[in-house]
This record gives sequence, structure tokens and C-alpha cells, in this order.
Amino acid sequence: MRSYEQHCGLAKALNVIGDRWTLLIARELLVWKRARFSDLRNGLPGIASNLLAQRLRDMEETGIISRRSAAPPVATATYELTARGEALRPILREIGLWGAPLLARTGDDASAQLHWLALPIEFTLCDATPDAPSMTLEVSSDGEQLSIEMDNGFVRCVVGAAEHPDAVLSGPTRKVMQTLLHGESLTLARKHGVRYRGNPNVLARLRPRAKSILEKEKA
Amino acid sequence: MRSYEQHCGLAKALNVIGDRWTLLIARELLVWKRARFSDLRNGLPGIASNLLAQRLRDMEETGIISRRSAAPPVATATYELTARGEALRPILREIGLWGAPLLARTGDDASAQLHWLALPIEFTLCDATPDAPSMTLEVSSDGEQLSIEMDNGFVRCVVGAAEHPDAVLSGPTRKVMQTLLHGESLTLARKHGVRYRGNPNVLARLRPRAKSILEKEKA
DNA sequence: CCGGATCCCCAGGGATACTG
DNA sequence: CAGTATCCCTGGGGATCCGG
Repeated sequence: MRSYEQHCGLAKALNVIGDRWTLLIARELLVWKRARFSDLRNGLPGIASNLLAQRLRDMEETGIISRRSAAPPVATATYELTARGEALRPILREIGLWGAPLLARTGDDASAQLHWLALPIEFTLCDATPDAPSMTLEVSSDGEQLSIEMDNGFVRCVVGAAEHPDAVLSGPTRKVMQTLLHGESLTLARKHGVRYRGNPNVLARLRPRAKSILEKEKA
Repeated sequence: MRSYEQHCGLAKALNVIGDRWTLLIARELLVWKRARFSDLRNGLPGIASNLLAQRLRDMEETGIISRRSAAPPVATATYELTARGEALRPILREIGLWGAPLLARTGDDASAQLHWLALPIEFTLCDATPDAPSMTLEVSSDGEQLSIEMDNGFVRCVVGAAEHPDAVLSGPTRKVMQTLLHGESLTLARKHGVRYRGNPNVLARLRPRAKSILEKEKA
């Protein structure tokens, strides 16, 4: 991106992260921790391969990601965030929260991947019963799995199947998203192909997080 | 900006605010509250007038700003943020904080305007002596003034001269920025043309804010 | 098959001139 | 002052191709 030439923190930051696709690449790496070129490409439908290569070069140069050439036999490079790149998390958080209302409109043909849920889940949900023993909910849709752990008041979400889930939620990606993020009732969701099995208390333990941190600051 | 076509809050938000210049326009309106076309143009050196016009149309359409046609005789339109636009503040905050280290390098020729300090001051500084009576520091540089009020632990910063400042800081914009944001000593700053007069305790009352809110959340 | 590089085309951005 | 109109150019989208 062409530089803004303004001595302002916002402008300087946008010189680095304001390019198209850059923050979405950061999203992928925040979720996957480490990814190959093709993994990134799969998680970023619509990106041209030359652009992805270009961005990866730029982001390495600006210190956001690091490239690792894996063991010689496979010759497969992987990418991961540096500490500076991890520090983008609050930015993605605020932008994602701001964009959440835009997800409401249902009738669009945008693609959906389950792992895009991982960050929003951690950002917007909390553990409703902190004193209960820790539980794990597995979410499964379209060949992707998410493992959501509720423990001691916190919610952590990582990609991949859970080892011993206390419950499993599965169904069409869009519907699963609505159920988890927008609190659509399970009863309603079932009518659209969502399945739930296991301990019924697990899903109920996920609650919208009070926006305490932000609200407190503004007050 | 071309749509990302991804059912993800981050992507949907970037469809709306990811265009070049959009967040910088929001910065101007957060600082000025209300501005005319030319005011925005002055605060955004480098923007082409057709692009500014285009962005203002886009942002009005997406509900971020509203346009007001002022009293008929003058026929001058003004722009201001809607509630939805004001909600961008945390985004600018996080991006600005992330970009702060990029401001350190001094030898660049980027332009600088005093009012770009207003948001960073509120985001990064606090009132070191909350119990003291409220005080006002006026900052002046290159024809612009900023009024910084310290009261009850909080710091507020608005554009324009203060009515009865307890102290006045003035000098080259870059140097004034360094003094306020990076805590450069006044002694050093004086050697580069910075002037300070009035109650010496006023400036000392401004202190870097503990990053409590963010740190607490991550912990 | 993975990890790109190359090529072509078009839309969006930049600079400037001009108008109500 | 508040934009439009115009022209040019770069950066992004899409497809294909290539070395390991």
C-alpha cells in the first residue's frame, strides 16, 4: 500500500496492515498458529495466489510473520505470527466486534468456514458457571472441527477435534454459527439440520460475555 | 472496496471500513466532531478531492457518517459521525496503539498536524493526581491549538484554544508530540524550540496510562 | 500435489483541471 | 467552497504455467 506520509500512529499502522487481505491473513494465523501456503489459501477463498505470496513477503518484511522452511525432504514452508503479529489480536477483536451486526443479514452467498468462529467465540463468549468442572464442546461442520473448552470462567477455542468432548454440536456451518454467536435456540436450529448430542448442560454453559472491559473504559 | 464474500465479522467489517482513507476520515471526525469538506481535506494531506467525495458518499451510505446541509445562505455542508461511526473509536484506538512504535523513527518527511495528537493523548495518558483540582494545559503549534483538561483522574483533549489555561506548551509540532507522547524531557525539548510557561506542575500531571484494560483481559 | 511465478486485464486510486 | 470531470497509472483479480 502506498504510504500515507502522515506522522500519526494510526496512519503509520495502516501503512503496514491496511493492505487488502493482510488482516485476514493475520486472522488465519491467529487461529491456526502455523499454516502452509495452501492452508492459508483454503482459508482465504477469493485470494489470488500471487497476492498471497506478495502479502506473505510484505508481512515478513514488516515483522508480522515469520517463515519457516520445514524439514528438507518435504520442502514445505510454514508461516506463523511473530510477537508483533500476535499483538494484532486486539485490533481484530475490535474490528470483529464492530462487524458482528453485519453478520446478521442471512441472505447472502458469502462462503463460510467453521474455523472463522474461533476468534469470535473467544471474544464474545464466557463460561456461565465458572465453578463447575471444566467441559469441552466439540463443534463439527463440513469437515472442520472446533474444540471449545470452558474452564474456570474462561472459554478457549482451538481448531481440531476434541479428545473427549462432553457434547458435540454439528450441522450446516451457517446455522451452527447462528446458534453459537447469536444465541439462536437449539430447538429452532434443529429444524435446520443442527444436531446436538451429549451432556445438555455444556452448550448452556456458553454465555454472551458482558462487554465489561470496553464499557468500563468508556464510562 | 471489493467485497470479500466471507461470512465473517472481520471480513464484513473490512468491506465497509477497509477502503483506503476511510479510517483516517473517521479519525478527523472523531477529533473535530463536525467538519466541512475543506476541513477534512486539510486534515488529510495527500487525499485527492474526488476520493474524499467518494468516501464521504460511501460512508454516508454505510451509516458511518451523516451529512448536514447547513443554513441555506452559506450552502456549506458539514459531516459528522453517526453512533455507528463513533463506535469505530475502539478500533482506531487499538490500531493507533499498535502503530505507536512506528512513530519512533524520527527521520521521515511525513507531515504532522497537532490535532492528530488528540486521540493518542486520550488513549495513552492519564491524570497522575486525581485528587488535585482540575487543570488545563494548552498546546499550541503551527497555528493549531489543543486543550487538555486533567480532572478527577481523567484526561480529555479537544481541539481549539483553552479559555484559561494553567500552562501553555508550544513549539514545533514534532517536538511537542515527542514531549507529550514519548515523555521526552522538557529540558531536552527546549533545545529544539519547545516553550513552556505557566504552572510547572500541569505538564507533570500527565502520565502514561497503565495498559490495565488490555493487560487484564489477556491475563 | 505444493509453492509459488508469470501474464493479462480491469477497477480503484492519484493528480490536476475545471465548474456551480 | 464543495465538489466533478478527466486522464493516467498502479495494484488487485483471475487464469495459467512451472520447478521441486
